[in-house]
Amino acid sequence: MLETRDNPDNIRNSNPMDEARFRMRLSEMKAALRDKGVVITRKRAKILEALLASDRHPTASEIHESVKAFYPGTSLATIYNTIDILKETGQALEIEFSASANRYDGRIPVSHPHLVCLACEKVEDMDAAAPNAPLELERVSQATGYDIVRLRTDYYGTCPDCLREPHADAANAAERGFA
Amino acid sequence: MLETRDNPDNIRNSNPMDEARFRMRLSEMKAALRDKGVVITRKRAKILEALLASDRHPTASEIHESVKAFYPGTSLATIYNTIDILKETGQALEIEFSASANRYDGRIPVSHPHLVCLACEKVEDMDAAAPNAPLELERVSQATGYDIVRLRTDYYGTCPDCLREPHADAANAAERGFA
DNA sequence: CAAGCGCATTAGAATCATTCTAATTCGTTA
DNA sequence: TAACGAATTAGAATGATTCTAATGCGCTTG
Repeated sequence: MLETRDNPDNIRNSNPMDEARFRMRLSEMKAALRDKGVVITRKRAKILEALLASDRHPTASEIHESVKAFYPGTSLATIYNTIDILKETGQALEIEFSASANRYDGRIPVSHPHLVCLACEKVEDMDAAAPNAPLELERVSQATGYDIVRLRTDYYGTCPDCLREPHADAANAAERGFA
Repeated sequence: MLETRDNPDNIRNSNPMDEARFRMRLSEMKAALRDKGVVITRKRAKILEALLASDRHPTASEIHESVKAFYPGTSLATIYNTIDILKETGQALEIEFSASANRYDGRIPVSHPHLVCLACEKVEDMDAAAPNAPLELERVSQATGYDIVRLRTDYYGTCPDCLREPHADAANAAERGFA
């Protein structure tokens, strides 16, 4: 087990996407939107890029900041508007937080577990350990009589970085009620 | 499997608590609060009762309504204040929703899966199928290097009642962005 | 029984993410 | 070039939650 603790990256997945995967996923998203008759404007393209570029599952306003670097006049409403379309088309996953801003996952847009650091607010994917979501949804549907369409599995705690040295924003995060 | 579908209550748990369990859990909560030096006022006692009485995982304002029936002058701030204490002492679980009010579970205050109906907003316990939470937390801690303290597992879909005949509030719920 | 201390409670203001509104602009196509 | 629909905008509105500052209540101690 100590071995596992020393080498946890077999389960955590917060590495930057490599260039090839990034471009592939980007065209996938654009194709899915076009299929729905959605116009890919330059701003919308930048929003998709910002969503994919960050490995921290950005908030709407983080995406807004990225996009404003290129198109200064961009309104937050446009970000939310595009995110809505992505959710509807199954191209982004919303990770809800009531005490802070929601975060979005455009890289792996199907139900999968996340690791949430209560100190620095980071949200990491945990894809290697993901259950087979479709099977799991079917299993629970059968067992409960529900028509289950989505699954949320999140583990809350303190990340290795914050365990080592408390994160600068930690106190801040706690103050804002994130913990 | 059809058998399971016809008889799903082996996993779902939304039955009203029986009187004995209710009273036992209530004194458990009061004892836990007293241990922390918290005074059990009459209003606070009513808040605990309202939390336990509902099998729908009430919101703060639903609790508020219940309590106001007995103590009309009660302020919402008092509800939130008491909920905070319950969370801190591990006597209530907050189930967060960013698009609607949070819900609270005082019956089973440890991590366990929920069934969330996207139509009528009901939140049911799924305790029979609960993983062994402490073991699971330890397993993921080992595997990731995190210090995991809490787990959230929720299944989203449409409940059997709403599948049979759409719930009166369904359109409403969707409008409010709950889905 | 009275005084005083500290927690509990209050009304209402403040906050913050998100959604809505109504007006304007942009892109395409005719 | 005209015109239509979709995209975008700024700012207002919403709604849950938290904060603030003042008041009330219940205990303890004298």
